[in-house]
Amino acid sequence: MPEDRAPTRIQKKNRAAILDAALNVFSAHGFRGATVDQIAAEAGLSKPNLLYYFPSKEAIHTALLSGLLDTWLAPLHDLDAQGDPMEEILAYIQRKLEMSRDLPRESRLFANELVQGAPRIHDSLSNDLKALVDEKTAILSDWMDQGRIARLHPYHLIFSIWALTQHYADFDVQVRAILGDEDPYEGAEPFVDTLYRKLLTP
Amino acid sequence: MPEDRAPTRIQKKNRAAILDAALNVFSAHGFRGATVDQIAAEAGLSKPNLLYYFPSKEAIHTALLSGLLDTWLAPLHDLDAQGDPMEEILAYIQRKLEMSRDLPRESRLFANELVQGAPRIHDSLSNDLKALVDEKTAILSDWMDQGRIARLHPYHLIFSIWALTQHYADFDVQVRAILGDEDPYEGAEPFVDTLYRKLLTP
DNA sequence: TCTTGATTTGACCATCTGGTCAAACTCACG
DNA sequence: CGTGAGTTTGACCAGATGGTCAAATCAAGA
Repeated sequence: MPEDRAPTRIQKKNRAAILDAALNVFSAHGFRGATVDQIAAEAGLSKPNLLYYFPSKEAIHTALLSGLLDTWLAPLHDLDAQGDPMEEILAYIQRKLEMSRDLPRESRLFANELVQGAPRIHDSLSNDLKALVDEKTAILSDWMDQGRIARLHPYHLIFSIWALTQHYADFDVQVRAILGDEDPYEGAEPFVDTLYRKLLTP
Repeated sequence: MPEDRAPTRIQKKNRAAILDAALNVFSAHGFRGATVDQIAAEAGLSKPNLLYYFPSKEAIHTALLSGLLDTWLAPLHDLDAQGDPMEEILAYIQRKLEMSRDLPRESRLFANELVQGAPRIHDSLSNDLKALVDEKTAILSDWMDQGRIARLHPYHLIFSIWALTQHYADFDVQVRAILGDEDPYEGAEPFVDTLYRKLLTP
């Protein structure tokens, strides 16, 4: 496939269909558990046709992960040092919870990768992710120094937010097995709000 | 292999070696990502020899999961209605955190299974797990009714404990990518302790 | 319309993988 | 020892899977 020319109408459509199908399949079965045939079928293409757009299974996976990393980190990016600390953090948590609800496939894609040792995104973690987290924990530390929120280990505060919010997407089956018909997010939202309000109040 | 007779010395040794090797491999690569050859090699056996002890890859996985489920739920089982609420809950959290630290392979084994929709343990979730959680949330609700701990959604309280504690085992790579040399559990322990103390104080 | 590059496909291949089997070997016990 | 049950293995198989390729089909601009 010509890489240098501007993408044609068909290229755009098929590339998008492949990535969407791949997101379905990779997030549900992990990298190894996904098959190219399955992705191709879900995208409405034959396997050789799919491999006309991406050189390999690995390439699809990589394209997905790097394409979604920004989306995934956007909520933290928006945490604003100028805003009110409690409002900023609660809004961040709110956004993360919404992402869990609205983009569960993305959450599980990353979860699959991380739980297996992140063989394909190890670098992004130690570089991009670490840099962003360092930047934002510095803000949290400032707020703590100023006595505007309770003093806590800022890294673990971030971890707790990730753990709590992504749990609902990543372990959805377990949550639903226990809650039955109840909508997980209806209870989760006030719960995490209360939790962090209590935790962060100095 | 003779199933009915009492297991010989060799059977005990090899079955144990296989299950240990399988725990390594399944927890690191998921069911589909694990190969029988890999498990056999790690157990120090040839593939046909391994299949002399377990009829199939699936059987090893099932044996592992059901054998470990009790271990995994033991900390919650120990939550005692007669004890002091705050102490009981904090002790439960402590036990869960220790399990994350000491049995990360087991945590990741379950995480792998859950994130992919728990195709092989769906029943255990809706039966055993749900029953246990229902029993223990009833205790939590009583404590809340008596005003001994803050009123919260009891299911989400449990979820939050699972999420927070298992996060350190399941997403170990991510945690370490951010913390660098710092021991995750050194910071995690006081953090979760503070968190739940603040959250549960009425 | 015609041409050329873009797109699609059927047939094919090499490798991996779960699993089988008969034959060989080893161990415990009378 | 000897013997029968328990254990191990090399050779093998069928199906799945990632990937290739030449040929056929299609789309759009000149």
